[in-house]
Amino acid sequence: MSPFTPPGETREKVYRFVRRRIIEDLPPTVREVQEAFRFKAVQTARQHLERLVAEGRLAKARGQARGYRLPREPGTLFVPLLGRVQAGGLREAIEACEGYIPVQSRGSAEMFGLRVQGESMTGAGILPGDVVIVRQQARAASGDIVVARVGDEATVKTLRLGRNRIELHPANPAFAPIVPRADECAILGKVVEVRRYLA
Amino acid sequence: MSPFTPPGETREKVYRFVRRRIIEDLPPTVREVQEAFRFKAVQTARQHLERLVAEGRLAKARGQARGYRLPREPGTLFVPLLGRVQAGGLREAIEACEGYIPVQSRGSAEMFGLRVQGESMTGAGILPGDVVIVRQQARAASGDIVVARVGDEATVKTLRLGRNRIELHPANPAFAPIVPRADECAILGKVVEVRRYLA
DNA sequence: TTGAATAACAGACAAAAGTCTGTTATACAC
DNA sequence: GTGTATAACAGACTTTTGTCTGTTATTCAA
Repeated sequence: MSPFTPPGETREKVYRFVRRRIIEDLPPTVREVQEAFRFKAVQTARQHLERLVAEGRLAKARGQARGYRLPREPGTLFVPLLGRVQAGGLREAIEACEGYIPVQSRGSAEMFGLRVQGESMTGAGILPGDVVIVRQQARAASGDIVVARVGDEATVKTLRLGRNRIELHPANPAFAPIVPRADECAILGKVVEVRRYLA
Repeated sequence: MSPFTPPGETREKVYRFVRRRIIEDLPPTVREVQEAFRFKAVQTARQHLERLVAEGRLAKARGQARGYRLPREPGTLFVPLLGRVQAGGLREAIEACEGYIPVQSRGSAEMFGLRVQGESMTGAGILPGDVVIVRQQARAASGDIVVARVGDEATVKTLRLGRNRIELHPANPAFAPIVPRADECAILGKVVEVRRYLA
């Protein structure tokens, strides 16, 4: 009454099914796995799932609905995409963000996305309309590409540290470096990723 | 016995809490919302949740554990990141991919990520080491940046359609256009996004 | 043959989670 | 006042979901 399938074959399919569901949507319940594979018994699905956990390919939270997870959190988080940063600071801009974009990140640093305006960084492969992903931090190293607030506007530049002053260098010979007074400038964060959406 | 909070204030917090959970992790259960806000009754959490659904700010699947969702699916999917595409085709490369990266996408097209090698596209702001996100398609329009297989190697170039032939143009004067024979070349897909990881 | 391992099934129980009915209190408009 | 709306609570019921015990069948190795 019970057809025999090669060892591990069904389990592999179960793994792929569960992983897909976890990654794209919502972890499945045991019975959803059962139904997806037309098992006649819940226990069959559970057996496969538990074995996947034992093999370390899945992790689970006991007794919790939809408790199956991927063993290592993929570390994907969503960061707010800002159109522009105006006076006042990030808080307001983040509150009024355009939307959220997925970013892969190991730590739990606060981040945001910012749409780049102007051609001052084309030499570094950052074009107008590109989105930079920024990790919030008030300090950065010389040579880092940073987002800084100068007066009331936010700008993307390469940071150069001089003695007692900071310089913001464009990566485009048509633009001049900015050497702001310390009290009218603040580093908002470091650019950790650049994205360009083409289609 | 029941403190009064301004209308909508708690609901706003509940919304943010639920959205965060949906986006980053796993939709919360009603009781998890209850506990997060120290409500003494499940119904209080449920009331807020149901009202958010009525307002259209949340969607839900009735009677399902962790059934609350965002009204419009954020459409995030994970695409395989390929180190390089060799002979044979994409199938094998995708099977042996380096990992998965999150991509925002409305449709359900098959996509993959590819790490760029060489400097032939620097003029288009695509530098060595950048990752291009590619939507799989066998045809593309003149001017599109595509990933094409020429012989046994995959390459990123701008597509130009001539009469009865295709041309693959680099975006760097130091490189020459490629005009492959039709039988030794195939378009693998169109570049829809460029990413550069800096830190 | 015997035993071990795997795949699958049957039927139930227990806990988790969704749902419901009804109550109290505050604010606000009339 | 009266009525309406919102916020919050109490307690229970129902469904969903996770878990468990036990059984049958097939393959493979000793």
